[in-house]
Amino acid sequence: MATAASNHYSVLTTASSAPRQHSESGSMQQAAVYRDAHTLLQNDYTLPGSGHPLSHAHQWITALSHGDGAPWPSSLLGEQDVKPILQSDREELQNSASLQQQQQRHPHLAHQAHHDARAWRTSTASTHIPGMATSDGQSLVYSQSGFGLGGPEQMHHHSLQEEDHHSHSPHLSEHGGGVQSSLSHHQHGGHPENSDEDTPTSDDLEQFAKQFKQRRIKLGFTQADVGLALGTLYGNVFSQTTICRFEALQLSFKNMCKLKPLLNKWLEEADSTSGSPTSLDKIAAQGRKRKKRTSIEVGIKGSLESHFLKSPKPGGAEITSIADSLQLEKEVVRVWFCNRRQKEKRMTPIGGQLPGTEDMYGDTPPHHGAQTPVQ
DNA sequence: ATGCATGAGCT
DNA sequence: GCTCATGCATA
Repeated sequence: MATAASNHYSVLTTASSAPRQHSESGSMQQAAVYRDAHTLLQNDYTLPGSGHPLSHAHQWITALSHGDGAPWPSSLLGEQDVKPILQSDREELQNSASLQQQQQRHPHLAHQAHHDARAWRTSTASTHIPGMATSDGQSLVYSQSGFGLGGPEQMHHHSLQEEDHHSHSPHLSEHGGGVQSSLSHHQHGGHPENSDEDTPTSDDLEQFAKQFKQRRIKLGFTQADVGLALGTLYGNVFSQTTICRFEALQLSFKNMCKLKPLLNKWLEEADSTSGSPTSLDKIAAQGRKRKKRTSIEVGIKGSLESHFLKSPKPGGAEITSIADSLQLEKEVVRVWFCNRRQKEKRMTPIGGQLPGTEDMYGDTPPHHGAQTPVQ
């Protein structure tokens, strides 16, 4: 198959001030899709509520004239975008099943279990420390002093995913059975830190997220509102996606810890300002032109997952092979694997938490015989 | 709510 | 090229 090998989707053009409206129907004005920083406010931006019909005005120009081979297979592969309604994937199932209620912990994992992530919280039961007294569910004072009482497997949850953090501890091979709570290897440095600025517990985060969502809804704010409000409060704008993922605990531990203070502050703000409309600043999004989202068919997804189970980190050549066999762009496959790995590191377990494989595929040797736990 | 994507920073 | 944070676009 003559798949295009060109994966450069940057048609950088220096069009600064050109008051033209891009008509994505057939115009090959690539420059128009790039919005400039000073013209984004007058751009057609869909406001939630105003009902502006212009939604996908700035999409990737797939129909541009490429003489060196089609860069995107959406034209030669026959519209991968139109994806059938065959929702067999568990992700799709979950998507359609859960609306906006609490996220369930994937009650079913029929096929292929995923090895663990870092497993922040290994048990659904929130281990309450009798000294914390956070059972009122409203005024949580995060005083992390002792954790792991009852969950010895979450011992190094503070190691995060730092760029250069130390490797995992050499011990720690199992979790069920020997409860050695006297492992005094936590605490980073040795200086006592016991403030709200400190690293919270995964349980703290979970409860906070829960509470946050509750209050947010009660106050009548959407996730997007919160994201914007954070921008006006701190200068850090966040999208609905991020707020959603925070509430759903679908971020990394580090990320959650970073966002928690901000959201906590917003909670206080919204709580005190309940009644007066908060500043509604809508800074338009950036004008980055994204490639049209590739919809991978369910069958292809299954194949990708199979490959992922075999080797989560395929090399370049392997990616090429997979891409070739599945008739996908190599870049698409690469990104898929990246996202897949990231998903595995999320807090909320995807297919079922398997605490015990604390040593992820991060540096697993080439042979992974018993890597696949539950069949 | 989530899938695919971008980009910064590091290796 | 990977991880990681983050988001547009979409189901």
